[in-house]
Amino acid sequence: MQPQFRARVGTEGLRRTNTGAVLRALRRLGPSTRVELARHTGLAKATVGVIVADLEAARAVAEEGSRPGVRGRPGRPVALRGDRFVTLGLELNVDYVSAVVLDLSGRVVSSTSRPGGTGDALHDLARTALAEHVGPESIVVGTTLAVPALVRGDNHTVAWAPNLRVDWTDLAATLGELVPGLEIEVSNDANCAAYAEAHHGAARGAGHALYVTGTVGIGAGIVQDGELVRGGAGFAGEVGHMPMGDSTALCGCGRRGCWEAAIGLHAMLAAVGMPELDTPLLTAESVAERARTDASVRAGLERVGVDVGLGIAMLSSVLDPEVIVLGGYFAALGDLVLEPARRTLDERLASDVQVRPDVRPSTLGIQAAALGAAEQSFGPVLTGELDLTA
Amino acid sequence: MQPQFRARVGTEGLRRTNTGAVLRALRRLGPSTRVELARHTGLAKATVGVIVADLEAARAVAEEGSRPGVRGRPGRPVALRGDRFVTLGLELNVDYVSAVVLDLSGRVVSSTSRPGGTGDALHDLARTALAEHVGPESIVVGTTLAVPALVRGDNHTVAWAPNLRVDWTDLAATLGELVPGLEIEVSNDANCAAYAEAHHGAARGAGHALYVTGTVGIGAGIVQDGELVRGGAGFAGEVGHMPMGDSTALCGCGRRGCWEAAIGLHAMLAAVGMPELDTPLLTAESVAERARTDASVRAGLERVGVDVGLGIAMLSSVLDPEVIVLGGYFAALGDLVLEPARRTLDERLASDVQVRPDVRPSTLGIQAAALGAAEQSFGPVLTGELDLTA
DNA sequence: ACTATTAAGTATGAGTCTCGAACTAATGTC
DNA sequence: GACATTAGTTCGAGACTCATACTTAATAGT
Repeated sequence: MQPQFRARVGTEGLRRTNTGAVLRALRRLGPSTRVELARHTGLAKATVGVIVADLEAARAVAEEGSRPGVRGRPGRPVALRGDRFVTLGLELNVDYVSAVVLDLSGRVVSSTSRPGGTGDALHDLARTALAEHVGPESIVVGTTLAVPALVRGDNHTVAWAPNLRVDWTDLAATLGELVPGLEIEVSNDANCAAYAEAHHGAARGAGHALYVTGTVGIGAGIVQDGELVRGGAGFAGEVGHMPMGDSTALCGCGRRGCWEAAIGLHAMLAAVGMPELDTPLLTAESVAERARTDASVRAGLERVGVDVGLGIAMLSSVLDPEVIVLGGYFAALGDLVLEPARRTLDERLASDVQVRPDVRPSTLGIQAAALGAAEQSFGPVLTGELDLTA
Repeated sequence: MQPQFRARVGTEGLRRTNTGAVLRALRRLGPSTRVELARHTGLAKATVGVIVADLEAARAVAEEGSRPGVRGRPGRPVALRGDRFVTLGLELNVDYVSAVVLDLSGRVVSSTSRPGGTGDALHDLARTALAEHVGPESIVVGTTLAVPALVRGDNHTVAWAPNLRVDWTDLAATLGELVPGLEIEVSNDANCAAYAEAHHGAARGAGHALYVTGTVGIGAGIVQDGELVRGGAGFAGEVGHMPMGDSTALCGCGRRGCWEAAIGLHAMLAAVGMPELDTPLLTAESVAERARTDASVRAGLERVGVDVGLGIAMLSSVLDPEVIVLGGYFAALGDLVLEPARRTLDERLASDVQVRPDVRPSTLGIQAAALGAAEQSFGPVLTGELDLTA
């Protein structure tokens, strides 16, 4: 039987927890002296000294040149090293695949993507990324695959993927062979993107963030206190078909009033009277281009932006995020959509004291999901679940 | 400087964590032998033995009569004791106050409420409850006050309470005197009620639950993995004024389309063509009574129920709860509202694989918030933050 | 140039904790 | 009545954190 009420087993477990706290502090603060780490973690100086020594031996951290200038013995800052532990984040989407190699220091070592949404293309991309950017000294400590699908809370089984015809167990097995001895985790793409924006992108520094992405469908990810809200079955954030009253348009799902039917890519194109191009991104760029000269296009985007604002107002009432990040075609169209959205959000927020969430465009673009997947794979390391010094 | 990256300080901290795990296991499993506790917590038999002995000395647990019948030496079950550690949960609402005394074993020792929503009435009620139901041997380890207001994430400051004219710092000080040496925490009433339903009421056993209560306003509380989702400022769950498209009715807040304007008590009364009585509960009962004979009242409730269903469909898409608990007047009207709500929810849920949340009426009624407040006060004990054995 | 001062980092030894193995205890089974 | 089985305790080993005292390396002042 699995333990259900997680005790921290043994004093080694204690050490792992504390090591995780030190790693998290280094991730957040950047290079820090032992004393600084002790202050921020609450540990004793001596303890931090031992932990840092262990991490140094494991090549997870390294000392930097000391920073003189102040009175007293100068501290010797310790920094996370990037050349030893990395994670691999992958995304399989409808019309593209991408791969990100992230190192322990939080640096993106490699970030590539390629058109064509097949398992083979992804496998190829991942293998290339590993071969070119992960040296023989480096260890891949986790791999996560982001997919536009409903993924169960177990982080493995795909419950529903209407837009992808893939044999998931087969794909997971194939990809798993790339990194021997490591089980691949699967995660929802919007959740991954939200995680990426919260830790590396537009919502960096905010503990509570909401991410909404617009392509043909609408997806969302919720970050509370730095962690993803998954829901009972793992399906939280499926906002595309939530009923929005102001729209009575027919949705692809056969119902009326879905948010997607008001602000999805097709609805946006209908509003501006333009055709769909090869990819959502290209389409959005052409719309942005035309909006510069065509007032009717701007008016159409204005209407879409209002509906975006209504939706995020609703989500804000429920979730109270500090930052809302808009990705997908919303980011490509920028203030053309964001401005009316902000205005509507302001009008609709519940009370005067409620803090207006900051509405920002995604800064990570197409790599968001893969980067978030990679960052998620560092989770066990930063919580101390996985021991780097072993 | 406060430690920010919570390390588990010292081996005593380890013990506290593990003690918390044992207490949680006992809370969930009921009386258990040491071996059972070891299995469920993952700790060694010997360790559990020591922890249980400590708890016994602190009078937090006691041995029960052994359960024979099986082969081998029979185990000696240990159970949480109720006569030593208790918490006090209070609620100050617009038209009533209530107080709940909860003991460590999870039993409600006392539960009282009284009409009239003033600080004095609450103070009086709390003092009586303490005097009559908390013996001299008992220790109050926490007190939480639930209020219909926006409460900041610090659990102390009231940011906005449109319906109550109260000097909050004064009230907290006055109530604080009832239990010397203990700081009183403040929390939102819907959040407290949600917490109560998740741990004691209709959503017991579900890690992920959503609670929606209907009186004049609409409030909600979100429980994820047994814990409340608070949002960036602590204002999550303020769903009353989220824009719901199907309604164009004017809301008290001056906007159109608020959920409250469609399903709040006043909207419901308008739909059935009946007057408001003294309290929401009395009003709801009279409506339920009339519905038995009057088809037009049933039709009105049907319409309200559909709007309830639309809203919880939206929330379900976002949050993916296992159970949705409806409180306030919804619970009083039962299936008259819940049935159309369930039907609408079924129609509107995003995908076929998505698990339908179970929609249930509140089982705790008017005591929900105070009970949840009391349960929240046990939080530090059950996580091991607070040491009972000290 | 030399000393005082300040602050960072390191050794040391005490105190706590958990764990596995061995042991004792209490019951049912044959 | 011997044996098997399971619960709980004892005990020694090992690991960890911590406070204190000490060492080290810089600046400030004279």
